[in-house]
Amino acid sequence: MSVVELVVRPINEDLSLKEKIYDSLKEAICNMNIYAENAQLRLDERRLAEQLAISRTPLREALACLEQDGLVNIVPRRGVFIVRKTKEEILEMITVWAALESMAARLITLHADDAEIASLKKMFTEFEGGQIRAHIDEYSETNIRFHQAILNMSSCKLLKELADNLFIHMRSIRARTISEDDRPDRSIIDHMNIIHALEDRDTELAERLVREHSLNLADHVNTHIDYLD
Amino acid sequence: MSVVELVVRPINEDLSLKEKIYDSLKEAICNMNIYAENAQLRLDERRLAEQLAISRTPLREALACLEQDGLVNIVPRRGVFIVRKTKEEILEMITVWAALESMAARLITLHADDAEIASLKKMFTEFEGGQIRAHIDEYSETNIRFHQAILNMSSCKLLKELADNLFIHMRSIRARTISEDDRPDRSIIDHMNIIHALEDRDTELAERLVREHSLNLADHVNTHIDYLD
DNA sequence: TTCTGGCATATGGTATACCAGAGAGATGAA
DNA sequence: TTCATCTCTCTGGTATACCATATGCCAGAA
Repeated sequence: MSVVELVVRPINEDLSLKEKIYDSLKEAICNMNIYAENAQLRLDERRLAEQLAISRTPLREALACLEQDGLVNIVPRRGVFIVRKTKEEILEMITVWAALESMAARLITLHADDAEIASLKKMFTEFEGGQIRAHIDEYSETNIRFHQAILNMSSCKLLKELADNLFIHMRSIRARTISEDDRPDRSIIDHMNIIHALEDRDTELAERLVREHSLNLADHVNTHIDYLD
Repeated sequence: MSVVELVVRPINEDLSLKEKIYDSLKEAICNMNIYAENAQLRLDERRLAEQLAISRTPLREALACLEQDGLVNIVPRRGVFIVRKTKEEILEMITVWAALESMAARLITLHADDAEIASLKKMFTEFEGGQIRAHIDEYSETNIRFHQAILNMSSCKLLKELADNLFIHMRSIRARTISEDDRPDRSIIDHMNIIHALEDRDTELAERLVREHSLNLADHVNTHIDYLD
């Protein structure tokens, strides 16, 4: 059967400059180490506009959105600055994260299907047998993917969305803390326990384990991190 | 002692037009019933700018922020529209709300002092003895203040902030549901139980009661509300 | 009468010009 | 030499003009 109809794909040129710039800046900010000593935290509207070869108007709209996200701080007649979160703010973010992810775990035990839950297990098979420290970067990535999988599996888009926003700020912290102490070993044990609770559909246990796992990170940050502030 | 110095209140003129407009529009949107049949959901940039006696630029920046919040939807070359949340989105918001507020309750049992917790009790004294239905509007306000007090008392600014954002969307729903069924009676019983759990510093119970109270609202919305969509 | 194509218009998107306040460096007096 | 003040410049804030496209109306043809 031949195609008798002209089929064109509905080209999506919809993205306005504002949105493109917003995405681009957000990614750039997330990928830079904003806690480095020599980090360049100031953004120059005019210079940026020139680099991007656009006018200041859409750029300013994008910056206004980023300010809304808490990623930058716009000070009238002073400049636009990338925000460094304080230790207290990071701790609050981890607390909220714990609230969100533990609710996600709860929802999974109630609504997810077995196949999905089983897929979590596969993520860690390659690290069995104490290979964690040897592949710490890889493990760190898997770790992140695990938490994102939990949020996704909850089927609550809002939970995922809010957690992703928090995650932006926590990414650099997480990468630094993962290799300290006995955290990687404890981490994988925690994850396995969480998976078992999910498999057993033990709502209360799954919720508690996820919450405690996150709050452990908060404790760790609280006692060991001092490059904030 | 006489005042020898001209004292003027420091009146923060710091707020840029963008911010003033943002606040003003946000309030306006929250106070209108966006689910009414005849609700005017479209915003006209030029007309608004004229009404506010400002140019379109700061107005557009404010609108961009509102879009970030999910309060309006900007469609290129079509217009700016106030967003009507779907039932599913409302349910997700209540779920997230439950996660946030139950975490707040947990924190209260761990860190708040007795005096604060006692102050919660006073809010409801005037309603004792079945006076609820006679003063339903008043009770509705108290109800809202109760939940905000819980979030405040957690001392976690981020929890409060995120919950407030969700609350904007839920305000009109809550006002409508409060008087249906036996909800007001149940509500006050729930609240009293929550307060007792907080007083007893029973972390797990307080968390559970708060979560279930919110999720009950979700159930109610799910089964009884059909003016959404 | 109905359908098609063009045109007027309204709307959001973008560029640009100008404004006002903050800071740094220059400058002059003590 | 030091300190106060002045000015110049740099920065974000605002206003306005222009651009491109979605929509609806209307004329003309079938």
